[in-house]
Amino acid sequence: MPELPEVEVTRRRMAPLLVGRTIARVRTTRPSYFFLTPPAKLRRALEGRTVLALTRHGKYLMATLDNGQTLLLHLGMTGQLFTSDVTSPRLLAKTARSALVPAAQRSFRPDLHTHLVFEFGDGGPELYFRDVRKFGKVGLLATGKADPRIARLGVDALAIEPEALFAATRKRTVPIKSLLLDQAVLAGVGNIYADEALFLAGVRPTRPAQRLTRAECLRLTRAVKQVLERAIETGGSSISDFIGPDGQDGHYQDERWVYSRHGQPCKRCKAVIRRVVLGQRSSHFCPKCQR
DNA sequence: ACCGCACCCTGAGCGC
DNA sequence: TGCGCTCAGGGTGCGG
Repeated sequence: MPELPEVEVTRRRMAPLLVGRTIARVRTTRPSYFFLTPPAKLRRALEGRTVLALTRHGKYLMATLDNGQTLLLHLGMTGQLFTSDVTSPRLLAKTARSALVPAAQRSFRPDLHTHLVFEFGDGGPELYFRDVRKFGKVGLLATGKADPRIARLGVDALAIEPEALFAATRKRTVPIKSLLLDQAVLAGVGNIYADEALFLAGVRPTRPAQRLTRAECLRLTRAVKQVLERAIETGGSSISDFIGPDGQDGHYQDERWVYSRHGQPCKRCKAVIRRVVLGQRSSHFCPKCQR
């Protein structure tokens, strides 16, 4: 679920709980493709390190360490980053070991999906990275050379300029929806906010990218920024898994125009919202408001 | 260079 | 209650 707004909300709330603290001990689960760096190596590299900064590009989080190394984090589809102060009933109900032990439902205990635990040894809250589907990623960036994953990314979606988007659409035959999801063009937009931005811009997701006019690219640029900024303000979308670092749900899902609203009336014109599949992703649009 | 597709994994929700 | 099926917001890598 996490797209740019959820990652940014996570970054803003997590930074004060992470920056300036020294990692005393790291616990991990078994090796899996979740770990870009093998867990044993990761533990050795992180223990004793102090976090200097937490930054974001697209959907990637990067923690700068005091030895110049960078820890890369990606939440994938079901990744959750939170601390032992978490109070989400949804999370606690899922991970409580036994309903017969009330204490287990009041505080989080790492379960089999909690792949990374930071203990700080300062008496403060621990940090957890939990990810059921393991599409998330954690690993150290090689120092001195650019990481291909990061190097591939286009400009962060919050900074996209109309002319750049217009240029990127030329000679591209893919549906505009697919282009918005291409992280090499602009980084951070996922399925929910692509559909929402296209609605706000009045552009149908199926349109071949190269057929968009300059004026439409300008509207789309504004729509992308508007929807992402509004989603950050409302704490992101908590449609299934996302929770903030303190366990708070986001509220953008209450404001969405089209995403997962197929069969329901358009909030603007009452036409029935439709759903089509583009690039193996479900896409939602209003047939009247979007041309 | 570009595009479509298979795949990585687990859980929720649905119809029967 | 339980089974089997479909679907899910992410990214990578392959072949055509």
